[in-house]
Amino acid sequence: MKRPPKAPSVTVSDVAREAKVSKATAARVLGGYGTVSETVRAAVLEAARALDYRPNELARSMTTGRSGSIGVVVGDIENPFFSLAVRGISDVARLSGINVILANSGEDVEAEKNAIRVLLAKQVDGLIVTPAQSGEIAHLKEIACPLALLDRALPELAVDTVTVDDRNAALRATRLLTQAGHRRIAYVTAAVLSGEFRGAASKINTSTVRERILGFLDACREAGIARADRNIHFGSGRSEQANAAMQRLLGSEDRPTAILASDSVVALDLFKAIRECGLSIPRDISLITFHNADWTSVTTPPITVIDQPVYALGKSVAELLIRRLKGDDRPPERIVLPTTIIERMSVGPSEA
Amino acid sequence: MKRPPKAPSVTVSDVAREAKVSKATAARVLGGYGTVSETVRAAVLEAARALDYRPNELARSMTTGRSGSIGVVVGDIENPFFSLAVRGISDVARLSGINVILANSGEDVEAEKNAIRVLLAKQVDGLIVTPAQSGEIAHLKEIACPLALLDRALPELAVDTVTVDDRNAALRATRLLTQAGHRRIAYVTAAVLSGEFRGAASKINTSTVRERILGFLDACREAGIARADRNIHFGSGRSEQANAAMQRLLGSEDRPTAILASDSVVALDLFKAIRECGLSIPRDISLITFHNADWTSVTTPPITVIDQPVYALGKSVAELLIRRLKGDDRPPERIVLPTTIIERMSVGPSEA
DNA sequence: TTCACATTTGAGACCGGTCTCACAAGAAAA
DNA sequence: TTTTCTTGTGAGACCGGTCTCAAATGTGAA
Repeated sequence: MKRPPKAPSVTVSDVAREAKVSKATAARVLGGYGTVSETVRAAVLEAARALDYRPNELARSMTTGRSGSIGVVVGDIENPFFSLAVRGISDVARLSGINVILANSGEDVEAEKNAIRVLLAKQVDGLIVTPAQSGEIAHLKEIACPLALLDRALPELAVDTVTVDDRNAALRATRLLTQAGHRRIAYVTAAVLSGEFRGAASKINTSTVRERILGFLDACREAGIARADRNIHFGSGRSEQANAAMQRLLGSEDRPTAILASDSVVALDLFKAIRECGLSIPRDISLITFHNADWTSVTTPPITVIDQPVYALGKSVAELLIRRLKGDDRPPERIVLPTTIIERMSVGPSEA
Repeated sequence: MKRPPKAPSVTVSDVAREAKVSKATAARVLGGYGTVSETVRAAVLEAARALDYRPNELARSMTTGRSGSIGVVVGDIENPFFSLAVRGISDVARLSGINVILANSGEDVEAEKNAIRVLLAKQVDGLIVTPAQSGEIAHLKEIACPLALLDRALPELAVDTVTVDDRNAALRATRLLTQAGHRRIAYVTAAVLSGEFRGAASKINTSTVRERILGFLDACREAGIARADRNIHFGSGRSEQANAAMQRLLGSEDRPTAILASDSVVALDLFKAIRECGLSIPRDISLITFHNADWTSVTTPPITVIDQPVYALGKSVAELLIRRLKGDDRPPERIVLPTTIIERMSVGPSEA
């Protein structure tokens, strides 16, 4: 591989020579540490200006040990939920003069492990991760730098975490459906489970998924719906078999009369699938989804959503992490942000 | 500021000592360069494994001069257009083992300058930028590392650039409207202009904006529409006065009977505003927008869109940049990707 | 005038890698 | 056997900063 000529950059030594002082003194002025007399300071700054000196952040990081950047690993930047959260993170980071190195896990643990390894090798000062999978968290446990979790808590991991009140949100949303008379309610999520579910919610390690399901089941139990756990559908991401499963779900004789979707991407797919089946919302089927995505307010009918404070979620987790970077050593905090339900027109009475 | 204890990391020297070889030899094995005998290689690898050695990417970058990461400066990751493009970029980058450092300009030149300065200080190997504003590009000209432009070309800047056929796309879209009998057609964009417009499209330095407007004007001229330049509305971002301007536009006596929106965010705002005014699409007003955003296919009526290959846009620009990093020194390439128009139900005959 | 102390400066080690160069040992050629 | 070449290894400079330490200078107190 050919080495690019690499413009010989102006270094501290160059500036020192120009200003006729020692490298150490020039470094003090340029690096903003130690004490320097006013006259010398002015001379060095003048020389730096003349030479168009630009500090090499990498070299600085080498000695200081801190790189001034944090790594963010999200499931999928394409998902508006994550892009908004990332926006929150980077706004806060910028305010503290910290950069964000972004990595996509594609909700795949191996990719996540790899991303973390690379980010760590780049000496990021801290990490914000949205753990892709419930089961494997060994690689998260052995992270040496400050770590904060976004949207998904891991009970076994005592680190700063920001989530929303998933269980309660799911409970309230499901209640909206049971109160409208629905009995066959499906919960659809893109999350994949390692192994069989069989109603053992405690087996799900990813808090977001587990809490929501618990809330869903709470509401079902409240309404006296038996075996509600059978109506929970995992793995509804964007794939062939996920689509097929969705078609099967909607096409079956005893199809649900109401659906609670775990994110707006799944919900959009559901919305389209429902329409393709010739079904009507809310007449034939009611729909509620997590995340107040753009599109949910402009469909016909507009969709009732659980409005998560996504930007605030990103903002808070970044604030927590940065506080930690500054030396805060309080015990890990688990912030739970409240959600609100925005009732629109996608919930109707059960026809059954 | 308190210095975190900083776990003493395992270095090449540590591994060398453990394996009873010189630092140079250990480095050869660990760095994958030079020639080493099989026995020694095995010993070093074993020692590295035992000590759990992790390379320090920063130190490596120091000497090699390359950091293995590229900087990406976009207007707003929250905009689905950009998040999808970023997805394209990072997918390609990952394949080449390159990281992406993301920065948001918020479409503000000063923020853009700052972001570029910081990324350069971090020694990124290359930059992908979506220039925020037309006028100021001095800071782009003086960038020493490879630079590639995404979505927006700058004629004065001879660098790799990937755009879409904006002019032709706007022409075809506008034609769809003129052919439906529309005469009062508005073009609405979030871009802000430095100074007055007055029909002098050549004054607009950002290619995307200029080309689209030229295409729009072409079609209007073709249809014999006079003073079409009066119907071009700048600055329709998300702000109080932008909303007010939108209301004024839709509320006026001689409101347009058709609108071409320059991006899906603007279009969504327009869609909502139109509905709030009690107008109906396409009966009272026709709408076409750039970018086949999620929501455009699920509204009632679904929106006719100019489908840009956004993911490919990001993919291509990343490929171009990475090729350049590998030493390619062909003259800068300007790739123009074709768009297609997806006709849905938002264009109707003019009532006038 | 002399001593203690604070302030400013320079010399050089250091961070954790890469890489050049010299040299030793063994193989092939003469 | 001697010469030449190849291959593997070690010593140490280097990248561009930070930071420790000691020396030099200046200041106020004794």
